[in-house]
Amino acid sequence: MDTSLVVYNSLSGKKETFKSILPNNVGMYVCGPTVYSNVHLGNCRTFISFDLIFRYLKHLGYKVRYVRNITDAGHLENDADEGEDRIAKKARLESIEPMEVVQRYTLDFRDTMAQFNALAPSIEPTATGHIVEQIELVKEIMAQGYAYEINGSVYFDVLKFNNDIPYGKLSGRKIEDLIHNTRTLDGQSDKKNPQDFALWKKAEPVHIMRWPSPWSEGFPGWHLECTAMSTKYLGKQFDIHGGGMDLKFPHHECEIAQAESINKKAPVNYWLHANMLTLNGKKMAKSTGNNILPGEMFSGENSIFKKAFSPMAVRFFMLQAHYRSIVDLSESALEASEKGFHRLTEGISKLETLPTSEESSDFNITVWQNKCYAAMNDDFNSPLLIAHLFDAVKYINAVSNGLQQISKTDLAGLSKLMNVFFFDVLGLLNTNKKQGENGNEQLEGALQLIVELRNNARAAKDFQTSDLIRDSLSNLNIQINDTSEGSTFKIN
RNA sequence: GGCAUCGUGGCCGAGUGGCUAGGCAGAGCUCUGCAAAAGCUUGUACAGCGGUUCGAAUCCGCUCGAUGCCUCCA
Repeated sequence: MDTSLVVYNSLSGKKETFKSILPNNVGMYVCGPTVYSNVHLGNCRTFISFDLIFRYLKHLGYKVRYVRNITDAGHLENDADEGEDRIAKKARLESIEPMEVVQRYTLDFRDTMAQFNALAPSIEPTATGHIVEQIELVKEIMAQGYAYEINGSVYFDVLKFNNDIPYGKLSGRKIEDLIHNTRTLDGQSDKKNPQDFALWKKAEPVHIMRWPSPWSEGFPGWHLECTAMSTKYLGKQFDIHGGGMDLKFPHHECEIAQAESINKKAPVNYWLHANMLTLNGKKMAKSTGNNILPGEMFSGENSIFKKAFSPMAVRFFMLQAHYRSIVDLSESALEASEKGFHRLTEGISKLETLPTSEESSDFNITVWQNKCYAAMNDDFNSPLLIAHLFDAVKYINAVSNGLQQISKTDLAGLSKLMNVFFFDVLGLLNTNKKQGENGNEQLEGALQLIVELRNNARAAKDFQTSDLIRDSLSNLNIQINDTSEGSTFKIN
């Protein structure tokens, strides 16, 4: 196994050599979606980023337990919201059961991730399935003296915790700054200090989702579930915790505080944060209308882009940027990626029929392989890996055009590596269907005949007929390709 | 206001103290009845101003600008 994997740890702000707690095993927790509406593309980018990480760790030979939760309990919208959570709100609006909302959007989420060819996590626990664990956690934090109960709700005492263990390590915030900068929210809060956060919240009468607890009938605070579930499935200390950049504060900071208040030690060795996806330069937000759903993207039924983009084109687009940099969705950028992706798949398709020679010309497979691994080992640099794949495609094309040679051994090696990186690591699919690969013999046969008739017309210089056939097929998204070796068709 | 990230050629987007990123677009070419498709060739950019250095786009400082977080959020 290549042990030189380096990852950027948000906790230290530096790239660090990755070393798992248990040899050959990795525990990874990623904050999943809140299933109160359709998953949007920004969410998908985070999960695609961690899918890449999951896939690469597995490829390196690690046995990875990847836990990604489903937040189905709903969280407080804000302190002034009368204890009403978003899932309950939506449910009443639509006059259906909260768990029905949860079920619908959980299925939507899984379906969308499957379209993006993201692997399912090892465990996908739900917040509502771990209420007991969360209540136990609150008890433990209270037993340590870092939480207090007021009117049936329990809050984490940030100031007291900070006296013993520094708070704000991950986000670089200082407690004094928080005190000065926390906005004063309108009354109603029982908190001792505004920076305290809820561990358990007493449910108001309107609140549908509620569970009995020693303090009140209520529901868990929104940072609690991740601590409960990560601890349960990965232990008190585990390797990787991931999530979107926007969760760094306060969510992940609070997770650290919760875990440390009990265990007095850091729960996570490597904090990884995926950056935001913006749309036309701005963060996606439903409230501003600057938002697009994956389904709208794939179908083309949206007011933002003129054309549809396939899941693989979008995945490739995202992987062409590093997971830690902001990437902006725009029509021209997506089109550029779509075309580049096509070039890549064309090259991979050519591998099967590439002619071999005694020896390879100046392309060194071993050197190339090392560059690919070096890219991924450097904090999962997928854009650089993709650049190397394009280099290989250039070589493949040169061999295909008779300008360069490849030996049988090298071709086998190159094919294997291209498959490893393209399919296994990047998680892409070759959607490039060529003649004879469409799985519809009748259609293939009919088109074969049409192409033959067109060739006859061309031979007879009846270009009016041949062009009519070409244009008509083109309107049906069937592409005729005339080459020196004859004509082929391709269904797009 | 505080914290954080970032500013690369027409667009997207990597990277390193001195050696070609890559993709798309554009231009030229090959193929071709024409076109498309496909392939080949082609670009010396790194916000501004100082500083460190033999040498900086890469390190430091300042200025300007962008984005995110600080309130639910991937």
